[in-house]
Amino acid sequence: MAKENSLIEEIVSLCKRRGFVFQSSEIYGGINGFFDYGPLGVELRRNIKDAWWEDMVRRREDMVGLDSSIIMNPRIWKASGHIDGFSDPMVDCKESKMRYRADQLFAADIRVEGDSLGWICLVESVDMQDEAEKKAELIKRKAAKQGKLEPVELRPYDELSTDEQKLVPSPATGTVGSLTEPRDFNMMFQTNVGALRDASSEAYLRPETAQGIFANFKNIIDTGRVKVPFGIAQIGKAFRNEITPRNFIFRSREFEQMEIEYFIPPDEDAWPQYHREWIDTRMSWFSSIGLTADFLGEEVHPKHKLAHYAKACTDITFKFPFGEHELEGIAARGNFDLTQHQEHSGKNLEFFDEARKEKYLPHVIEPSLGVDRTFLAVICSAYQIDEVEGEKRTVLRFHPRIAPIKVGVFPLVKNKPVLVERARKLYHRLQRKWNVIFDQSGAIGRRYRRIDEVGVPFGITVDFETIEGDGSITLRDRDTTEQIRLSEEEAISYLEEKINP
RNA sequence: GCGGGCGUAGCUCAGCUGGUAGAGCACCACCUUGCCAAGGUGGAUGUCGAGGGUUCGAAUCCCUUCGCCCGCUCCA
Repeated sequence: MAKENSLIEEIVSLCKRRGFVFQSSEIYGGINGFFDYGPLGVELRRNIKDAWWEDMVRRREDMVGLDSSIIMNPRIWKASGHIDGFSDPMVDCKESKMRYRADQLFAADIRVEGDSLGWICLVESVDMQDEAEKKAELIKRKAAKQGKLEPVELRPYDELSTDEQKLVPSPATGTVGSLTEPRDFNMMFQTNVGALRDASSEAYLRPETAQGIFANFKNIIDTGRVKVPFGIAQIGKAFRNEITPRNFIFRSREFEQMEIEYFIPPDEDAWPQYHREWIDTRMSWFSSIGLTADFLGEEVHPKHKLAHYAKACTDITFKFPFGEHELEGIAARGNFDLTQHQEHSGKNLEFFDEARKEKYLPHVIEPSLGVDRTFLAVICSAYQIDEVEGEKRTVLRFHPRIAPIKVGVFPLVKNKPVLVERARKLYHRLQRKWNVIFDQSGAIGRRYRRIDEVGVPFGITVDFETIEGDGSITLRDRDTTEQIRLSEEEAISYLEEKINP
């Protein structure tokens, strides 16, 4: 465990040192759950997204793209269930560490002829009134109080005044004052649209990109010349006000998703096959961008844990240094979302299937992936410490396709202008194709190590043979550290093949 | 949110019986260097996480706050 902890710390440290990931607002003391991506991070992130878009959208016939807005009509979140599902004020018992929904906690002041004997509190249930009255009797007897018990009037905890709440005992321990004030745990960030800050202007930052796809379903089937089965893909930021952001960029409050809603015929037996296909498609994609196969896993959600509308959900997991966690969720959601939006919007969202000559609401398979989680998994897969000629070396073995920098170009030594000029010329030439760097400072071995640590897959060195001999350069491989001599043209087509498979 | 640990240079950390900051690595410039972290010379770097208090004097003691890590809790 200690060893594993230090691994993630090493990775976090490397991410900062080499400009992959910074804590957001660092000079102001930071802000929990937000991150900034530095010069190398932004390249890596972009390459991951580009690879996904290329493979999932452009190279398929059955996919189209979308980029919907982050703030949408709040009725979308009503329809999707996000407002009702996540807006409950919660109350903690400081003593028992139990957490309750404030509207499910009921309390009453027990009074005998005007004198208060203290409050009781219980969790909502069908027979709570009986229970409350029994408790009241008990309290009266204990207090040895004479007189008539006033009717026990149970009220929800969140409707009590702050002063009253302070008198309420914890339902778990009976201790007065151990309950906290109700706190809102809605995970959606709220904002206001327009100048007025009243209820009518309330809006939310989207907690997922998926609803933007469902909300545009009608637009796309009306204009996109699509036929079921087909998918709509979207990459974009989403925001969740997580109670506890943890594990570096794994769970943050602002994150980016790559989501697909793949619409399929509504037949009851149709979805398992599509679901399986998508799991396989996604799994092999992860391998193709260089995630370590041994770290990848599948986790099937047990039936009783599924949301009521979901038919199945399989997570693709990754063994991070802090444990095995979800990278991507692939859910079979039936037609729940389209049904909801059809009802709430009052618009017909049915698709007319020419082949079947019928209208229906398609069902959907939803592969939903986090960009930042993938980013972290890529780095965890790539991070290695090995030995080169007895020296320890830190190396990021990124797949050439997603490596932030593809090639380092070096003059063998920097005090020979012809070498430097020739190398710089090649650098400018390669720059038109890829993100490459030029480095002339320090011994050549030191420069190789520098690029190893930021995962540059190839190094090209211009040496005396380039100038005086046949013009060939040496191409050095990051992973094997082996070098081969190639002409410039050969080198470029070699790189082409490796970088753009 | 609760409990525990921790915030000093880009990184790793030392200094913490109060006397106004240091090492190694990294970085920059120049010299040297004919292929895997060579060497030399010079250089930049911190309001010691932030705010407040105690004190003649605080990185060091006290309080508050922010952030990070671990556990619990919560959780599409």
